[in-house]
Amino acid sequence: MTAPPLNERIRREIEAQILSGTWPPGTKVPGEVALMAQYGCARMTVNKALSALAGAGLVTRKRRAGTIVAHPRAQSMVLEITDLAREVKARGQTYEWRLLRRTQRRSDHPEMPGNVLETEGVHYADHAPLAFEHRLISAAQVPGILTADLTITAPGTWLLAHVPWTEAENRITATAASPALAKALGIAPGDPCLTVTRRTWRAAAPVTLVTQQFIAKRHELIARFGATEA
Amino acid sequence: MTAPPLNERIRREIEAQILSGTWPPGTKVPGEVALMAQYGCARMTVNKALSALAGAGLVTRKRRAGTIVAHPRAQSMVLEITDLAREVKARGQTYEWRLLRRTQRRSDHPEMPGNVLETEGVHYADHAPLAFEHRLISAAQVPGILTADLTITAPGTWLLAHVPWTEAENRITATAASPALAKALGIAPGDPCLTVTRRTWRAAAPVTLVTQQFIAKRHELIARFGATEA
DNA sequence: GGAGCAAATATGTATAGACAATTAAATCGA
DNA sequence: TCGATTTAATTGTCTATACATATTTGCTCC
Repeated sequence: MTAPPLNERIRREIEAQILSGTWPPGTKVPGEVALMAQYGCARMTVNKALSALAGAGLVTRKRRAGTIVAHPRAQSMVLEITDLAREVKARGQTYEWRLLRRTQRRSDHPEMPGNVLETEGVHYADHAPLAFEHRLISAAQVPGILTADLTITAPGTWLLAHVPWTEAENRITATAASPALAKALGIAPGDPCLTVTRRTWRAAAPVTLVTQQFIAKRHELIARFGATEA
Repeated sequence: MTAPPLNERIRREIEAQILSGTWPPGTKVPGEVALMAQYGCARMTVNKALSALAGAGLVTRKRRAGTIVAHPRAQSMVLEITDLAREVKARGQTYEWRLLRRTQRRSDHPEMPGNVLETEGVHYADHAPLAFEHRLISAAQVPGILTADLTITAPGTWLLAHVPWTEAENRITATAASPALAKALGIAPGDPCLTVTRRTWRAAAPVTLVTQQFIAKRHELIARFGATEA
């Protein structure tokens, strides 16, 4: 392994002090001039290391006050929700999508007003139903969706490949399967479902609003977070 | 408003091009020397702006090849799960915690072996049950927990205030309430529950393993993500 | 045509110095 | 003693330059 650059090395050594608990929250980190002397380098190099730590939220920097170890953040977790098709394939299962409904209409939904494409369908993993999906897509924001073939490619997969999103919100809760949903998924009415409602924006304009109802037994969301940053 | 520093301004202008879709994924971003001429500044200033964008994942940089707009990332969302006590209070409700069980024992749980403190209890919001919690805490990692008064302060709240964590993993799924759980929460057996299992580590050593089962009707997780970064 | 090598290009890292901005702490005044 | 002012410590930003390093491109020589 090649030697890491100096700024990286400095960053890691300070990070190690923090993560090991040797420097608990509130501890004052040596100033730039001190570190500069310790490592025998220019101040910019130290600055880069400390700025990176500040960017990662591990320390707080203030002029004159110096650099101090940040207090534990409110728990903030990175929840990776990849495209369902990709996720299923990554687990080594076959993926299928079956489009049940496709309607273009005017929506009066408060979050997605105007001309929308509405789709409903079921995601399958290894030929067994995994989730039911209901989706509204803004035709104004995503005109290309009107001519896309959604019988083979799920709308979410298509969108992920074609439309960059800038902001999103997930709401996650548990519901009991309604009779209609139970029929579509082949489960018993009342069975627990993990329901994810996701709204996605692109530069403040809503792009899509989707509700996915997963068969709880076959799916769980996993959210990982490392304070060490990516 | 005071003028932002130049490197910030450069970063934002490029970011705007990307987020607006003017520069779709794969577009080559002007090189450092070009931007340096355009803004009339030193290369280090441009470098700082581009490095920040690379750190945020908006662009990919490679020597000789240049800087290109990154393809849409796998959807990665920030899920903020604050301390339950704090969250309930933030909603303007009263918060209570009732400890049902507290046992110190040896655990053979694969994820939390050794000497642990095991707790069970119920979180209340406005005097109504909100969630049932089962928790294992490593006595080796958190010796202070053995003498903490957990009848008033929930273990999670105590841990958040005393133990910095470095890594965490959440598993979220939906379950049907078992008869025992239903009794503890005052709901009907079979009612849907949002189940969150969280493991927390500190420098690779497991700290706590907790399972919280929320009454679905009274709780949902909300995950927000902005590509514009915080 | 293909393999290998050289050169050009773009980013990565680092230096040394300068001045600006912020703010904690010390000093001074009423 | 309290409040206002000055001082000084510390980080923030920027410049101009230098060399390192990776990688594409194109050239040369079989």
